[in-house]
Formats: sequence, structure tokens, C-alpha cells
Amino acid sequence: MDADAAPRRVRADAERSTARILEAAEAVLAEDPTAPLERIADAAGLARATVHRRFSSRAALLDALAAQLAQRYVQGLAEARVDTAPPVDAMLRMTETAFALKLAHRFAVQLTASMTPEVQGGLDRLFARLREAGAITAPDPTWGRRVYLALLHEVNDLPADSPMLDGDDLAARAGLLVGTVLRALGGVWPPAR
Amino acid sequence: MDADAAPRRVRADAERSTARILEAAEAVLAEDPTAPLERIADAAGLARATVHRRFSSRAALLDALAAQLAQRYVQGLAEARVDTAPPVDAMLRMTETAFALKLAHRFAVQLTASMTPEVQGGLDRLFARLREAGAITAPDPTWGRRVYLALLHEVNDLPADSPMLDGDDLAARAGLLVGTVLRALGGVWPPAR
DNA sequence: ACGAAATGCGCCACCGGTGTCGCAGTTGAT
DNA sequence: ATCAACTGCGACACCGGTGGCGCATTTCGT
Repeated sequence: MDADAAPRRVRADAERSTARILEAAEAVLAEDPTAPLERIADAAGLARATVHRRFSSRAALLDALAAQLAQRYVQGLAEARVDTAPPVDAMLRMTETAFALKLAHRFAVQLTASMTPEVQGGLDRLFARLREAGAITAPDPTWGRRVYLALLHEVNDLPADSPMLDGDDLAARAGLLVGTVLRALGGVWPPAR
Repeated sequence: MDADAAPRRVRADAERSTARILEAAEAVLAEDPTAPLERIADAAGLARATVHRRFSSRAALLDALAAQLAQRYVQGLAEARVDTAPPVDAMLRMTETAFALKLAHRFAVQLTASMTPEVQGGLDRLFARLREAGAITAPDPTWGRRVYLALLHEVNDLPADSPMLDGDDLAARAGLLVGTVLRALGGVWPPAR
């Protein structure tokens, strides 16, 4: 919502600052969603005034951040081929990328703005496909999405030495989450054969 | 932490104000955990200064509230006989009382202070007993507790007209939650017979 | 090398929420 | 009925965070 679509050209310099600010904001706000702008500025190695120059207000910064995150999720959804691949595979892939974005998670969802209708829709379609494929029995995709998101945070917060985890890699967490969600929604996991 | 154990007597009047404040705080903060004291005072029909007279600071009020809530949970745990009754029954009862306290939920847990070690312990013992009884297979009670709490909020937020609910009564929500959690943790629900 | 543009820095105004005080009026205990 | 205690109200100081300048300095584009 700021510093884009330029009739007047933006200096390469400035554009880098913008990126650094977003990066710093992501890191700082992940730990404390109410952190003052000054802390973000410090983390970015910039003066607070400069942050104000790039983003007219705190709200504008949050918006930009939310948009950026939403876009990453959309991309993740696409790369996981949620609409075409076997749904369980897609879910596993999507989940791994979600954990890779973990820094942002806690506030990414609290920041409901980042739960774009587009992202929601993608997830809902995924749960609908899971049901069609017989991987779950719960009929309501919305409910599936809610359960998934709620447990996503829980698994993300799980300490690395939890007995529920084999190692701390993404795959272990993704496996735990997917299994838990599928079972919760009436599926069988691991699949009986 | 305020206005109790009196060497000097407290007027009945004042005690009622305290109660009204706590009541109002619970209601207001459930909707907006960061609501200013003034909003609470208004809801209680009192002046902000009066709130300050009963509770020396915002933190003190929050503490008192957390203590009150924790105590209710402990009582709920006891009444559900989590340590003696058949664990699934206990879980069902506990869950219903938890929903009865729903107004407070969202911030009750965010207010980690109210998640007393006592409450945590009670839940952990419940999940250990569930495992012993074969109702779940997940070995780690902590994980069970986390899943339970996370989904508790989700079910609580579920709109009354959700396809997942038969009516909006406590029993429907409790059933959905218990079933989902037991399945998520590797149990069978509804029980095959 | 030059000008345009972005930066750092300090300063100030503003806002919302918190906490304190005193005073006048009301309510409760005995 | 009387006194003590509590209340409502308004005013005030304080604090942290936000947002806006202006100016001297650095950095980028060409």
C-alpha cells in the first residue's frame, strides 16, 4: 500500500530499506506483536523516522507485512498443488512450507488480514478434496481449516525435545500435524493397508 | 490480592463493588483483552477512580481475575472427578463446565497466569488416565493437554449454526470437542462396540 | 563530479491509558 | 442519629508510543 507503482522512480537504496524493514518487522513482531516501531527500526539498523518515511503509519506497515505473508501462503498453496495433487501429499507439502514460514506464524494469523479469502479458499478446497478422497470424514471444510490452523500453532510451539517429535526437522512436525488433523477429522492415519 | 483478610473491616458496600468490577472485567475483557479500565468501570456502573480504589493497578485486577478463574477451573476439575471417574466421562463433564465458563476463555488462557500448575496437572493426569484406559494412544499427556486447549477455543468460537453442531447447547459442543480430541490422539470415537 | 534523493538525528506535538488527589455527597453499621 | 467509610466526579501529572518537521550528511544515479 506504500512505495509501489511509481510514476516517479524509487531509488534502489530506498527499496532495500523497505525490504529490511519488512524483514525486521517480521522477526521482531513474531516475538512481540505489540513491539514499538523503534524496536523494529533498531533491528533493521535504521532510524525510526526512516520507517515512518517508508510506511506512513504503523497500520500501513502491518498491512504491507500481512500482504507479503498472504502472498507467500498463496505461493505455498500453489506449489503444493492443493488443487491437483493427491490431497494428502499436497497437505504434507503445504504443511512443511507453512512451518518454514514459522517465524511469522503466531501473529500472522492473529493478524487476520493475512488470512486472505484466497488462502482460506485454498485450504477449504484442500479439505473438500481430502473428504472426497476418503482421507477424512468430517463434511465441513471450514471446520477442517479451523482445526488445521489451531493445531498448526500448537505443533509449531512444541519444544524440539518433545517426545512427540523425532528430531526437530520440518518433516517430523509436518507429519505429526497432518496425522493429528486427519485423525481428528475422522480419517485413518497412518493409513491401514 | 486486594481487599481481603481484614484486620480492618470492609464495608459490605465495597465488597459488592469489587464483585461487580470482577464481573464486568470478565465480560469486557472477553471481547477485548486490551480494553481500557474505563470501559470496565462503565460496564460495572462505577467510576474509573473507584476501580482504582479496589484494585491498585490494572495488573492487580488482572491477577485477581486470573486467580478467580483458575479457582473455577480447579473446582470444575474436582467436580468432574478427573482422578476417579471413568476418564472419558470425566472429560465430557469437565468440557461442559469449561464451555459454561466460555465468556472468559479466550483471554483466560492467553492470561497464562490462570493456567495454574494445578489446572495443568489436573489435565495432564486426565490424559494419562485416558491413555491407561485405552481411550487414546498418544503417550505424552502434555501433548494431549495442548491439543485439548487449542481445540477448546476453536469449538468455542464455532458459530451456533455450524453444520458441525446439533443445536447450540453445551452438550453438542462438548461432544464435538471430546470426539475430535480423542480421535486426534489416536483413540476411537464414537466407541466401536 | 554533480544534483537529486534518501538517510540519521534531534525535537516537538499529540494521543490514549494509567494512577493520584481532594472534595462534596451518599450509604452503611451501630 | 451519628460517624466512618465508600462513592462519584473532575482535575492533573505522567508515561509510552506515534507521527511530523527541518536540517545537515551520506548515498545513489547518470
